[in-house]
Amino acid sequence: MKPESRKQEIISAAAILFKEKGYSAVTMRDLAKAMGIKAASLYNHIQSKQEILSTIIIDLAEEFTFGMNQIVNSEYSSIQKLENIISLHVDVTLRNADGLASLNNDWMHLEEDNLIYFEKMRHDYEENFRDIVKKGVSNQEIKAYNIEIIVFSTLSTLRTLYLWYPKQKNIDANILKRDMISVLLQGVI
Amino acid sequence: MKPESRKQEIISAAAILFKEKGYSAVTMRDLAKAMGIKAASLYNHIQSKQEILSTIIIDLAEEFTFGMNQIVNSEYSSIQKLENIISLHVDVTLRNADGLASLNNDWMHLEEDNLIYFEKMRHDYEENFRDIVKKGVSNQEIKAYNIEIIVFSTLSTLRTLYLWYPKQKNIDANILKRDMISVLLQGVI
DNA sequence: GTCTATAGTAGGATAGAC
DNA sequence: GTCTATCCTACTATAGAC
Repeated sequence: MKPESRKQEIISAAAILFKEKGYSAVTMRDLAKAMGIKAASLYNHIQSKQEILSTIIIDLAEEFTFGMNQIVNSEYSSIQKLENIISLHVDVTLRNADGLASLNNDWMHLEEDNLIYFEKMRHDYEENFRDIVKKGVSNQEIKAYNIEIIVFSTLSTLRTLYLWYPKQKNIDANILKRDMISVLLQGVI
Repeated sequence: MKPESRKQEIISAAAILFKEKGYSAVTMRDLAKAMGIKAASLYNHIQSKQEILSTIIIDLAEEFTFGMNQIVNSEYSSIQKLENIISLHVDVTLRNADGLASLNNDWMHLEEDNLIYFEKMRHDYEENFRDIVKKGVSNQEIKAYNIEIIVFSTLSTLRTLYLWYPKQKNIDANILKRDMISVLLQGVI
């Protein structure tokens, strides 16, 4: 049995370094130094640098996929669904801001099946988001602006939360959610 | 005299590759192949890989700094200043979307003085932006939401335009500006 | 579980011919 | 202005001792 907690420590340390310099610029020596061991020792816990990246990204992508599926299958109004999406992003960001840097900036360094799997999850997520906005517009819950611009501007803000949130001191999650909902939705309702 | 146009071709080709894989993951051999020559030949036109990156990023950062200074020194209302900032981002994005990927994602790979210079420009830009929003709030031109959230959500959308715009077909610059102004400002006015 | 040593590969950059 | 050849360094990963 591999020691799961040591592996997790490595993955967490890697996520911080990947956030600072990107996957390609972080060496196994950098990561080992951050852990206080030698590079070779890392391989007792992980199989490859690539495995670290795919664990970080795929786990997060599956969290978003799971959360979105619950929202899509709910009976809420379009606006309430958008509010739940904002809430989902805030929750994931608070739990793993470092990993989100890799998901946003280093997904293209995934290999083979993981790249395909990730791209499908991201595509489905955007499609679900777009469908919710479309439904809201046809409902007249949402103003009839260009749908692509609403989807893009909202998603780009939510995707960049990981960069901004850690710089704010002592913002409560619920206050953050309320304010994000105000700023992102007041304009389109 | 160095042939300035060949150098520009190299920089443009590099910007595309940097956008796709990031600065660190692009090799001089990749870049040479994209140009149809050998890696060694690149060095007849440029001094180093680093010089390519700093040219891409610093030129763009100076464009933003120049544009922002003009807006700050103008006599417009706060809302009109924000509209002009949106317009500035749309113009720069249409002119050099590829380079903006490097500015957003690879600035940390700048070295020495260029890194310091860039960070100062980015900091000043954000400060100017923040001051315009603050002035607008105290004027009662802008709603009294959390200022940091307004600055963050607006800037994150403008900074991510480079990812989204090339996927849209045949959007006219003026229509794009008008729609961005609607979606970004209607919520906060 | 960590170490030293090292294999094997690939990176940025230079020298000098054409 | 581009080429071939090559230097030197640094990378991921493995082998085997402790």
